[in-house]
Amino acid sequence: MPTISDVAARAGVSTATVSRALNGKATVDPDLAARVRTAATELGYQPNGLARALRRQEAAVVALIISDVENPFFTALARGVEDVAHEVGYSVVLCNSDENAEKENRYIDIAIQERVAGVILSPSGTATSVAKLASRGTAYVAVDRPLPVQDSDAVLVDTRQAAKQATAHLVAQGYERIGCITGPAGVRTADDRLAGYRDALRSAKRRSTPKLVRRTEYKAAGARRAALDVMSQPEPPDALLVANSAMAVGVLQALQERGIRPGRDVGLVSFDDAPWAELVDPPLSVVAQPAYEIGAVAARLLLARIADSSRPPTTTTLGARLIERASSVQLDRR
Amino acid sequence: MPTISDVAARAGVSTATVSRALNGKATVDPDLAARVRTAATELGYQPNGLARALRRQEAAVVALIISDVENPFFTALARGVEDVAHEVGYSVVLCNSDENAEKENRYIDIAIQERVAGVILSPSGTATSVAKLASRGTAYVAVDRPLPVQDSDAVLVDTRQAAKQATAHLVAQGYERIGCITGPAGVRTADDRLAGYRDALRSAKRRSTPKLVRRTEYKAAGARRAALDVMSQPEPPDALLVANSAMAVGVLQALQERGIRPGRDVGLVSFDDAPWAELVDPPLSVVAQPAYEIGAVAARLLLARIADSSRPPTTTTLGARLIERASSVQLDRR
DNA sequence: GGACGCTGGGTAATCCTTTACTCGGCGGCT
DNA sequence: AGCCGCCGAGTAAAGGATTACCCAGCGTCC
Repeated sequence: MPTISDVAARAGVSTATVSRALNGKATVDPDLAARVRTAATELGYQPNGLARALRRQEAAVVALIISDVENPFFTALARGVEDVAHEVGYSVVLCNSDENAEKENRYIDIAIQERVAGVILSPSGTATSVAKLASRGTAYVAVDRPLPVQDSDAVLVDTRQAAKQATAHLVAQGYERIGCITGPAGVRTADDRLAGYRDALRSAKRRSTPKLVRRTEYKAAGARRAALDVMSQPEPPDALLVANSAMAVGVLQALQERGIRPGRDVGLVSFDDAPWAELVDPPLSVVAQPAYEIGAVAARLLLARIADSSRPPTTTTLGARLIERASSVQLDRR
Repeated sequence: MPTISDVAARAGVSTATVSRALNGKATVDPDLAARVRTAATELGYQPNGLARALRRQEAAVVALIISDVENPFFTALARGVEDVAHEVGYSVVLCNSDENAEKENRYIDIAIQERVAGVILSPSGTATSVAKLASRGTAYVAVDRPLPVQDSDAVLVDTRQAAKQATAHLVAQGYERIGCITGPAGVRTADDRLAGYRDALRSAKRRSTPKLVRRTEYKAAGARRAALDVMSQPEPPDALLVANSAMAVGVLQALQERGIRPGRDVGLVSFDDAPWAELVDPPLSVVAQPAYEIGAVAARLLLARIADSSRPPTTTTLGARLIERASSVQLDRR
C-alpha cells in the first residue's frame, strides 16, 4: 500500500509538500500540486486515516449508541445521523446497547479508545457514565431521552405531552377504561409516556388504576405477554395506549390470539408511525415521532459542539403528531 | 488524557513493560504487572486505539456496506454482524449505499483509508470496484448478492429456488395469472427472484408474459406505483410475488387504494418475514430469509479471512422458508 | 570459580501523517 | 546596488502504541 513518501518520491518533492498539496493548502505552486496529484492517482494513493487521526488527535468518526437497531424508530434516527455525518466526511459507528447499562458503558469505553470525535447516545438509564466522556472532553449529544446530567446537549421529543394528547383523544372518543402498556421503569421515555397518560386521565377527572397499566421491555414479546395479562382481567381495558411500534406488534398478536378485535372491542393508539400501521385492520392510530429529524438535528448539534466545545448546551425538543386512524374511533361514533 | 508514558512513569517502569503487562504477554513479573495495572486504573488510562492500529497496521473495525438500514432484512443482518464482531472486540461501521454504485465506491475508499480490518457488503450492481479491496489485501465478504468477481467469500440465500417455490405454491393454489414485482434490473437478488418466478411458470407449463412483471426500486413507493400500474390493466394478475417486505408495504397500499382485497381478489406472497406480516388482513404469506444468520455467518467468515488471507474462498448458501398464510390461499379452497 | 544460557525489562525504531520551524531565493523599494 | 521581506518548499518533530533488539543479572554446570 503506497504511503505519502512514495508519492513524494514519485513527484520529486517532500512529504510535506504532498500533504499540503493534497489537503489543498494555499501555499503550493500549482504546477507542483498538479504533479503531486497525478503521482498520487498513478500510485492509487489513499491517505492513512489512522495516521492522520493520530496526528490530528481526532478521528472523523462519530459513535451512535442506541438501544436497538431493529426498532424502526432508531433505524430512522440512525439514517438521519448518517446522512448528516457523511455530508461532512464523518463515518458513523453503530452500537446496540440493548437497554443494558453495562453494554452501553463498554461502548463508551471503546468510543474513547478509538478517539471518536463525538458520541450520540440514547441513554439506557440513570447509570450512564457519560461523565467519562465529559472528563475526556469528548463531545456527546443525548437523543430520545435526556441525561441525568444537567447542561448537556440533547434532542428530545415532548413525549409526555404527546402521550397526554393521545390519551385525551381516547377519552374524547368515549373510551371508559383506558390502559397503558409502556417500557421499563427507569427508561425516561417509558416513564414520560406513562406520566402523560396519567396527566390526561387526571385532566378528564378519571382515576388511574395500576390494574390497567403494564410495564415491560420495549419489545414485541414482552408487550404480547403484558397485553394477554391486562386483557384477561375481570374488568379489562376498553382502550390501550402502547408505547412504541415494536410493542404494538406484540399487543396486536395478543389481541389476535384472544380474538379481540382492535378498534371494535378495544381502542388502540401506539407510538411510532411504522410503515405497516395503515395496513393492519383496522388502520392503527399512532403518535408519529420525527425520528429521522431527531437524528439529523442531533448530528448537526454534535458537529457544532465538536467545532466549539464552549458553546452553551442546547436542548431541542421536537413535537410529535397524533395521527387518528380507525383503531381508536369508538364504534358508536363511526 | 493519560498516555502509556504516564502509566509507565507512575509505575516506575518503561513503556514497553506497560504495553506487555496490559496486553497480557507472558514475560512480565507478576508484581510489576500488578503495579502497572493499578497505575493504569488510577490514572483512568485508556489505550489510544488509533496509535495501536497504526502500529499494528490494522484497526479492529469492520465496515458493513448495505443498501438500506431502514429495510428490516438488512437491519437484522446488521444485528448478526454486530453481535459476532463485538464478541471478538471488533467495532462495526455502518454505511448505507442506497443501491448507488458511486456511494458504495466512496464508502469502500473510506474503508481503505481507515484501514479497516475487513468489509462486508451487499454489492449494489456489477460496477462494484471490490478490486480496490482485493489489490490492497483488505478482507471482504459479500452478503445477500454475489460479486461479479470469481472466488470471493460470500453468504447468500438460494433466492431463485425460494422464488420458484413461492411461485409454485401460487400455481398449486390455483391462481391463473401470476405476476411479479421485483427490484431493479442488475440487482442480483431482483434478477434471481424473477428468474425463479419464471422457472416455476415454465415447470407448470405456463407462459410468462412481461405484462405481469414490473421492476422498480426496492422500496415501498416504487412498488406502490408498480402495483397500481400492473393492476389497472385490462387483464390484471390474480396473484403477485413481491420481492421484499418494503415493496410489500407499497403493494398493500396500492391494493387498499384500489379496493382490491388481498387474499380474496388477488393472491400475495412476499419475500421477508416482517413482524407485521401476520397482523395484516389477511395474514401475508412470506418467504422468510435468515437475515440475522446471514450477518452472523458473514462476520465469522470475514474474521476467518482476516486471520488467514490464504484460506480458500467459501460461499455459504442458506435456505429460505416459505410460510403459507391466508394471503395466498385461493378462496374456493378455503 | 568461571563460563554459558536464559529471563525479564529497557532502549529505540517503527507505523504514517501533519505542521512548526527554517532556509534559500527572488522581487521590490530606497 | 543593496537590503528587507515574503513566498514556497524542505527538514524534522510530534502523536502514542508495539516490538525487535540488546543488555544485565542470576543460576547452573563443569
